[in-house]
Amino acid sequence: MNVEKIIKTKKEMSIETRTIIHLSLVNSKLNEAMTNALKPFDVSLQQFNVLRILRGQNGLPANLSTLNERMVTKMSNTTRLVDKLLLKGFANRKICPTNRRKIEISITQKGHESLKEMDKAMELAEAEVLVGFTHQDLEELNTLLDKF
Amino acid sequence: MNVEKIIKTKKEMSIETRTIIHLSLVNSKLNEAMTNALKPFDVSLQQFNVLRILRGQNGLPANLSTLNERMVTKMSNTTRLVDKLLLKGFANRKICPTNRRKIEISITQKGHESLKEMDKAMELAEAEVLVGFTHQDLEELNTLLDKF
DNA sequence: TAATTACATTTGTATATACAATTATTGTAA
DNA sequence: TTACAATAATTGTATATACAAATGTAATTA
Repeated sequence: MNVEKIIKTKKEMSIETRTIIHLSLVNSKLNEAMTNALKPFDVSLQQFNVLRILRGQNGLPANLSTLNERMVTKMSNTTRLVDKLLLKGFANRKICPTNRRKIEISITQKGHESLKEMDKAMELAEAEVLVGFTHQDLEELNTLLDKF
Repeated sequence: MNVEKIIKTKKEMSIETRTIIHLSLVNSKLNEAMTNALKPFDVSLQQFNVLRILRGQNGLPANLSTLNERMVTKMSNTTRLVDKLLLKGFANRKICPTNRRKIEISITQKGHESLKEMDKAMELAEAEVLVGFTHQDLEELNTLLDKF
């Protein structure tokens, strides 16, 4: 991926600006790949993300603020995102018996099964976008990203 | 930035998955920083991006498909994005005299002046998010990102 | 205990984005 | 020259997202 070629500029930019643009380009490529991988399942990346969090609860339900806290990219409307998962039968929602302000969200059997399929598709997509990287490269990249 | 701490997971994931999530987290941090830096100017990141492209044309107008080609993150509706720039007086739009299908977009004087201010704000924001990086780090990061 | 504050979620609204369909213009081939 | 295809932009529609305001519940305090 050559930044200058992609955004078609001849002007040279600072290494700082180039880094930011570079990351943005990579992210947009990744997003596209992941979104495509999830298309057959009719879920967005965010919805997939929430399903993974719910599974990570190991049977325990999660309330909305917990979900929001753990999402990779925060979005200000978890209610409506969960609505979509309910409609698809991937999640359940009930009022918390001990604190009626809270809502308990859990993943359904159907959600579990579909998530397993999604995982496979995502793994394939990951492998595809990371094909140019050695294990060493990935370690280095993660180390550098930690500096953010 | 510690991925596991941010998304609050104990489960360990493959280096591949970790990399993808890591990049997504970084991007979301960068987006927030850049969007905040632009808030005083009442432009979105995409609008800023288009203004930069228009300036890069050095007086030559750009048509919509050119803009779309050069945008960092493609979005399917450049018409409406440019509408916003017109409303703010940052850009002009006229029909191309040689090919009436095309629309010529150019940056106004006001656009130029505001863009100069935005540049300053963006430079500050960049420096802030990249504070943990040496020049060497940035070079290495760019080299790794090229592998995408 | 009544009033106030804090918490958790939902709703409203404006804007952003993705994608498909439509309009207008130009180019080309029968 | 008419018909058809290609190009360029716009519009419509559904969904996504950001942010503020509203709702309902629980905890605190005067």
